[in-house]
Amino acid sequence: MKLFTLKERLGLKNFEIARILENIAFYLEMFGETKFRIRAFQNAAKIIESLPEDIADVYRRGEVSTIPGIGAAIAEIIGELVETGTAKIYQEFREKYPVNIEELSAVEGLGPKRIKLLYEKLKIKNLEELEKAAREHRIRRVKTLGVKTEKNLLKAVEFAKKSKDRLLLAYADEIAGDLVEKLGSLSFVERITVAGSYRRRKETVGDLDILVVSKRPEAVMDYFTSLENVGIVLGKGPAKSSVLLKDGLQVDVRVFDEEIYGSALLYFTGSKEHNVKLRIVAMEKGLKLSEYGVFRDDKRIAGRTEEECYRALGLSYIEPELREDMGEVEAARKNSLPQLVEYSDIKGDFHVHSNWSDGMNTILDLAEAAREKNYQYLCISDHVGALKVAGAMDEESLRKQMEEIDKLNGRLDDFRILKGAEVNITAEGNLDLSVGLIKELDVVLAGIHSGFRASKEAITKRVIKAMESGLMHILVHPTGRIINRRAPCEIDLGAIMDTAKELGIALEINAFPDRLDLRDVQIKSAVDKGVSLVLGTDSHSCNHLNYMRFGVDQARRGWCTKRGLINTLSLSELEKRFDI
DNA sequence: GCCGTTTTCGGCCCGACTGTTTTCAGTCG
Repeated sequence: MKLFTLKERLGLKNFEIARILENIAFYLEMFGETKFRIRAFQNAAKIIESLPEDIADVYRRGEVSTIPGIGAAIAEIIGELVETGTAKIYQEFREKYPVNIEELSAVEGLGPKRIKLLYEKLKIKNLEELEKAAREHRIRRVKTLGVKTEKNLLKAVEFAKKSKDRLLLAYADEIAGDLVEKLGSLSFVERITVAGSYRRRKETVGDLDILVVSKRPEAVMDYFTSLENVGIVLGKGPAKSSVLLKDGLQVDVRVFDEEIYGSALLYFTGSKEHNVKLRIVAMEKGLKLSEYGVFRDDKRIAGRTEEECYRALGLSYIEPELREDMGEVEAARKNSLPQLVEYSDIKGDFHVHSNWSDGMNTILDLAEAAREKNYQYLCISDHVGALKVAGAMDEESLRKQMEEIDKLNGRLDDFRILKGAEVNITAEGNLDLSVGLIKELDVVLAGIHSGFRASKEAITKRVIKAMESGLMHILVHPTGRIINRRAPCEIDLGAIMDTAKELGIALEINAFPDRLDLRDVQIKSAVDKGVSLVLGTDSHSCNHLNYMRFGVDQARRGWCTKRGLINTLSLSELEKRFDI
């Protein structure tokens, strides 16, 4: 018996529609379309992805084609996607070339032309078949490819394989938010929390574990397993149900009694290593810990809340972000856990691109969006120099931009737009901007944007040379990694951190969801060394400013306190510190 | 495919790097 008729449907999210548009662009590229038509689709994907509201809502108002960058043709495709979940043009492409684009294009060195070539010559459709062909030395025999290419592809496959199963936290956040809203709105759901690595705010998640308190578990499960975006129901019972969503993400829902919700949360939040450590602590005290509570003999002495469980074990409360067995249990025993930075401590963003380079919004738009977040300052850091692909400005437009910022600052009360720039560190370790101009900037961000495959010694030397120029304040995306796409470059972070500390240079925690660079353990080591850190969203639109949350999550995972993070300085403190 | 104070055609961001086909295509950012 079905208990509900689902009125509210979980349609495609913006990022999913954006992904399909990107895939269409990819197919167009395979078939040698003009780069302008391709770019139109890519551009549309980018716009949808950073749209502040659901594209489905825009569609229902009939306003999709009024969005700048989206014309009649793409608006129609978006309409199809909203209505049916797919589009004719996309289906036709997929029938003609049934290749797993997302899987194959995630392999470094594989683009549209080679994917087409490999399908036509070797019928390679996915990662597995690619790996097999490479191991059997069939790729080197394809004309235009060779031994070296085959070897590089094999190496890239290894990396792609490791990362293909985990979803970026930012995407998981949207899906989880939706599920929590739907399930949480049921009258008989008393409490709901997403546990697991999601709750620990890990940069990627493998699945979602949702914990619910309800007196009507069957009704919860009926509703959950019949949601529109459920693909396969893997299992369904009153205590636990498990599904695969249509996009492949596994979601488990478990229902518990209120009395043991805390211990269940503790158990299912993990990490496994943290839990093992806790059970050892329990044993030492003659207690037993499980998802059903903390027990002395057979009597439950804690379980309703996590705080109660930790207290029973003689520990202070440990924030989920710290539960990785990196010393947090020992610190909790000594009551010496760090007071982690909070999102509300953040007073500004340092890494923001405007439409002066490759960003989508004006400086004023961005400043207003930042003020709405109660920020006191915003550093505009557009690309400059030779990085022409990223719409880098020449020195003349940088000068003009600085004048524009002066003008805007004259109009803004209690808020300051900082004059920054994202300067490229050249292969020789120089900053790609004239010294005179660099000195006029309030904040100089610098980082490497090419040559990631050079040796560890070379890259480290190059970056340290740039740092020693005395001209830069912040080293951006220090390892250059892109989650699920590009491995971090080889760089001696220990040496970089020592130099940063000595010269008072801050290391960025890039908060863009697929960068999160530095990563958690690296942040912790910077915190231990007393190196200054700074959060930058790498925003390319107003909406991206929201990525600050993920940066704060990451900082917290790295044991970062308010004191260690430059973004927590007030405007006046910041002006003093940067002497601006 | 999108856009328009040069407005319904004709322009739209491109340089570096790599490996291979030795003169350039494909990929990346």
